[in-house]
Amino acid sequence: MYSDSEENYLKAIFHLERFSKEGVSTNAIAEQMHTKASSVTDMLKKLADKKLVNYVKYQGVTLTNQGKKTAAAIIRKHRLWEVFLVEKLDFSWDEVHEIAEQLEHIESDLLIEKLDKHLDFPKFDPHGDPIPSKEGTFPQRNKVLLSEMNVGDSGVCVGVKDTSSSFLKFLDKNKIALGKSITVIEHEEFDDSLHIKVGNESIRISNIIASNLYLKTN
Amino acid sequence: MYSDSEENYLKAIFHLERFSKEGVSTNAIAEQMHTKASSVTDMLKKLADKKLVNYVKYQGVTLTNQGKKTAAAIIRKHRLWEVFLVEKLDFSWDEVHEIAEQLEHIESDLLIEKLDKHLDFPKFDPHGDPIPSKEGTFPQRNKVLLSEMNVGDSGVCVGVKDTSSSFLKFLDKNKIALGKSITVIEHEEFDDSLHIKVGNESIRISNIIASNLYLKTN
DNA sequence: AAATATATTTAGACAAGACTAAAAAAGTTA
DNA sequence: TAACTTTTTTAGTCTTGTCTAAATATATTT
Repeated sequence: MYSDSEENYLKAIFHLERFSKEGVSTNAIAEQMHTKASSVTDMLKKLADKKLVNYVKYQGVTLTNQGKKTAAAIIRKHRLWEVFLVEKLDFSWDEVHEIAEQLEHIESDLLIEKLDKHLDFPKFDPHGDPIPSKEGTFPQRNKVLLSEMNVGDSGVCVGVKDTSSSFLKFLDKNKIALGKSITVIEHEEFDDSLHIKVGNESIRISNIIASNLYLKTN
Repeated sequence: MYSDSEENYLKAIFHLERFSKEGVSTNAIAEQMHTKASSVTDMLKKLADKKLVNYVKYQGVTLTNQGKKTAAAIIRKHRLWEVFLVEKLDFSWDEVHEIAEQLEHIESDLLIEKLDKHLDFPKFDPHGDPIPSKEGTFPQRNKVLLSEMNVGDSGVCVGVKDTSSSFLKFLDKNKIALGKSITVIEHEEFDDSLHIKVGNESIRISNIIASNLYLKTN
């Protein structure tokens, strides 16, 4: 249907659209894709011809409904494969992204349906990110950054903002994982670091760390 | 490492090499790949530059050791994915080929090791074809075509020669599957059709069918 | 508003992989 | 061996996706 490259552009635009109120800029896409602005312009014209984006010269782009639907389908595949790699093949959560980048382009609706079933219809991937439904809707969860919680509050770890390998390895080392219960014991005014309880152990973490961890509070 | 296209050519040459004593002809490859002879010539030059094939103008090609190793690795991936699709995702054996054609190009040694382990190190794929080891060696099994067995002989179905969807569906319909025990009851001289026992039922099959079914006899 | 800086697009090029049409080599037949 | 047929290669073109360099549009300063 669409080439790997086209799919990657759609995915990039989809992610960038959440942060910009306006259309997504050519340069932003170029940076995200590690490519040149001129290449982006070329591709935007192609995507516009295929009715996947609304493109006006010099004004940036937005995804059309068709574009959004397609992007969601790719993200769905990516995240389902990540669940598979972690749950079934025993990968750790920092190893799966690159492989899922390849697997997300495999074309077979039946395959994804069967994979979804095999994994028992997961709603969130190993990093806590929502897996869109077949129809393209994202499951919501009221989550809050650990850095924004008050002393005494507690919650369950449901996601990370930064998914870099180094951050995920840090979490592993400190026994922080999805599903773990966390309570804020103390807040250090000076540098906004936190003293928290994870399971039965208590540790101190910097504000940087706390700003990249999502907890479910209710 | 190598492009999808290069990998597909290597695979095609590998399969064709088993039937021709000489080098594989350009036309044979073109037919196998559903492409034109001129495209094949172009690619053979590229593969020769990369030391994957021995190519002499007008003389056809053979794979180098490096080429054989690479081809075996791709076949290994293809067949492991086929096992996964059938065993874990509940596909039937006639549905898996096209999807495995895509999955075989995913690049990650670790992925294949973990998949192999997850599947409990299978030695044969759902069609009974051998899965090469990481080192590129193919497990052997002494198998014989059903059409070459004598009345009274029996064996266990271990593979098919024709893997077309229509043939596999025919087998399903007649309850013939890998692992099933088959005994030759009667041989019809006139058209070489057979009367056989499959499990507890007995059926008649044409010589065409019998010439595409492998049994393990020992 | 003019000058400058930044962002974006255009023009032209390249590599991979495919194709068509024509030329050349190899194989076959008379 | 000459004539014909088939196979293979060459030459030139096309598409996709990328790039650099140059041109143009937009944004920011002064």
